[in-house]
Amino acid sequence: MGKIRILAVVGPTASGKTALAAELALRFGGEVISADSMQVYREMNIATAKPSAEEQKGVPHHLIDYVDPEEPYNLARFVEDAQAAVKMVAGKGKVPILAGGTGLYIDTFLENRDLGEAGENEALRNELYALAKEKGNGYLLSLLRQEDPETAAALHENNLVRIVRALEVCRTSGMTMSELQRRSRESEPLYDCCRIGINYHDRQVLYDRINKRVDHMLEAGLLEEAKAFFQSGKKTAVQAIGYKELKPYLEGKCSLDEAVNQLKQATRRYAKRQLTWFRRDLRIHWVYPDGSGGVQAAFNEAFDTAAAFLAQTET
RNA sequence: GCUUCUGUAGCUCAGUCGGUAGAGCAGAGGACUGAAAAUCCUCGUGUCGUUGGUUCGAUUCCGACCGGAAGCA
Repeated sequence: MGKIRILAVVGPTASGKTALAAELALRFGGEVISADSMQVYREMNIATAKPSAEEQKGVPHHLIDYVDPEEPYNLARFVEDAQAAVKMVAGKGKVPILAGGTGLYIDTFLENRDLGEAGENEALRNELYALAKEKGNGYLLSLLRQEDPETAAALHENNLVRIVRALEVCRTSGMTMSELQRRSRESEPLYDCCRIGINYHDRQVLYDRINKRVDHMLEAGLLEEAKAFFQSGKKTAVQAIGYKELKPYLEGKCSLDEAVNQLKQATRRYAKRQLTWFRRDLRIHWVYPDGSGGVQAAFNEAFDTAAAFLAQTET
């Protein structure tokens, strides 16, 4: 019995992943499993560019719109849910198509990394942050150096989030972050995956798409969505790009124009970070919608790649 | 038309008492293992508006010209 074969569509925001994933699903009889840390949330529809019914093209989409914004969501939850979704889709004889831009989620899931027993500990985090504020970041890093020198050596003292997490791992699981990571690399992937990435030869083309998409979001009522988001005092999903950038405008602290420019810039920077993440993965087959044949040629290349992968005989 | 100010990195500007220049922003590259749309690191050569002059040497001083701004007529 060979491994389940799945397709993965990755790339920066606004690159066209949603459309490609749906087309692949239609062509190969698949269902889409979203790998997006923000589209999981209900109510956050416009800002997260959640695929509309029309964009879904009748293809079932999983792991979208199923978590309350008040609820925390994290890597472990995603891995668990994605596992179940893949099994369910494959069980129906359909091809699971993982599509999204959250690189950490995608890699952890596809590599089948063992996350260990180091869950989140809110109280400990607060304590550590307080300690950092009192004695400085360097102090916290020196604590980590005593408990996990390997991880400490790789972290900059300004990266408090990571330092705190590494200490949290040490103190809640009894295992260091470096040990945990080493162990997690030993596990075999559960699935056989073909990775297709969308990128643009000309970065500006992608940025233009981002800018335009933000304009469309505003036309679609992003401001109203942002207002509702703040009014209900939701705290969990505040990291989403789209609300926090508009907040200064909603509070009368800047013009709409300035806020929108901030929002576009934040989105562009996010896309750049995503590219940095995905580019190092040499297994990804990249297609370029701004190449000579346009979007159609890029999609055709993706179809060919997927077809060849799915047609492979068991080895 | 006259007077004053101004023209330096994609943008806003600093600076060189004459020895070819540096900040912020924008942008680029990178890291990333239970917050990841988050978090963090690194990166600054450009005809110093054009053209003459003075000088060993001018982006810097002087003149002219061409932009821009303000004021006076």
